Amino acid sequence: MAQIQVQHQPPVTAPNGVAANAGGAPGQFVSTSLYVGDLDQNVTDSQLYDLFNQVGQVVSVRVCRDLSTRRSLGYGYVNYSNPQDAARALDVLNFTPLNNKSIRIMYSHRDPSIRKSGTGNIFIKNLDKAIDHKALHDTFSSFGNILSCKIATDGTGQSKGYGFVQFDSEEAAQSAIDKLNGMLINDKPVFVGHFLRKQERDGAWNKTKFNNVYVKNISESTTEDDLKKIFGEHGQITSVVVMRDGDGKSRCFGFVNFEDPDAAAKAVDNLNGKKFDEKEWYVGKAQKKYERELELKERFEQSMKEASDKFQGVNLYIKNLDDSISDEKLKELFSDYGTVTSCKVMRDPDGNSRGSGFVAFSTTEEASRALAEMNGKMVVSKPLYVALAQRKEERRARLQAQFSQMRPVAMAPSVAPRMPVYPPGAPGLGQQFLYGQGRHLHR
DNA sequence: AATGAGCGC
Repeated sequence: MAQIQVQHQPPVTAPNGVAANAGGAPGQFVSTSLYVGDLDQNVTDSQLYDLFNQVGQVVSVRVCRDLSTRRSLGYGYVNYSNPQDAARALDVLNFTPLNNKSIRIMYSHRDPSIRKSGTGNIFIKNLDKAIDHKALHDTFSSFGNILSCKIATDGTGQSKGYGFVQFDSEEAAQSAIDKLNGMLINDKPVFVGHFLRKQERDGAWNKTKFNNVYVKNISESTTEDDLKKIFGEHGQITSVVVMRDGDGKSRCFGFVNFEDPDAAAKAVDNLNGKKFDEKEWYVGKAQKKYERELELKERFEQSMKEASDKFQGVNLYIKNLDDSISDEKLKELFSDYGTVTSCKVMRDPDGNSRGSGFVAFSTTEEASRALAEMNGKMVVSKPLYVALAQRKEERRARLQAQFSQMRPVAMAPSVAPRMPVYPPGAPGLGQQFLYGQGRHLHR
């Protein structure tokens, strides 16, 4: 069972702090430092210590936490005094439940390049639900050294019937795929293949055959006949169109339909990126309208996420702003504390200040100093409110939490009237407020 | 049907 060779000489420490691979089997790793992942939120340092100290001499443990919130990041480290104990712990304690959740142990590897590369990573599906992490590990360990392995589970720990094994080499992964794909395990034929990210799978999907080709960035003078001539070299064309506006002016894109999908693919390969009349053509598979919308939406959401990641910790939310404060004035107010990279007063459609805005700094240090110094400061007529800007989801989560706090107060009668009915002279706004919230919660 | 997470003092 133990696959990690025992070291008889002291480990040689590499410059990065990880013990060098002195004498281990090829690709195997000799170290005293373990990474422990998939930790339940509430697992503590002492729980880690108590568990891991049972199988060897633990030097130190830690559950990693967010610096400001102290929330567990769901992983930690255990350091042993010798590599044999670390190897034994990995072998014996991997997948032990802690707070009812299986922990996943790996050697600590600070260099993220192996993880990021995804080399040797495989995906297994159609697994019998009775197969657990350990069984998966045992089944696949004969093909090579496993760095990490797990079964996808639901909240209760029940298998979802698929899982992942990361080997330390591509060869091991390939031989596992060759030997096990399609084999029966517990009477079920399992799928075993390389792990693919979503977009890589989409890429494979996009390689499905197509006849219709989209061409854009053509010059305004390019005609159907020009397209026919250029695209026609790659195969039989069934239709060509250059899209035009009401006046017949080219919109500089068009479609070419081929009889044979292989010809369409060849045309894309050969013509995409080529220059005609100084214009670099984009030539690709024509998308259905919904496909294009989906792609644009995904791209938009991606860039929004990147933008909000970029602002994480450097963007301040300001409210209680005097109406006279402009973007420029706001920037001026905050530029004492650092480099203001963007600045905006929120306005209604008529251009009136909404009394709130955002100021972004180039570093989190500047932002937190500005927050500390400017929050509550009198500006023109009133004290500023300054806080770290929240991302949309965070704000939604917070508001939701507030709503649920209010629920006991806002509770509607067990049989709620369809519409709020106000007795004459009743404080209508209060009623409306309460029912409005109740409805929102049950949306 | 299903394609994770992820490295410190």
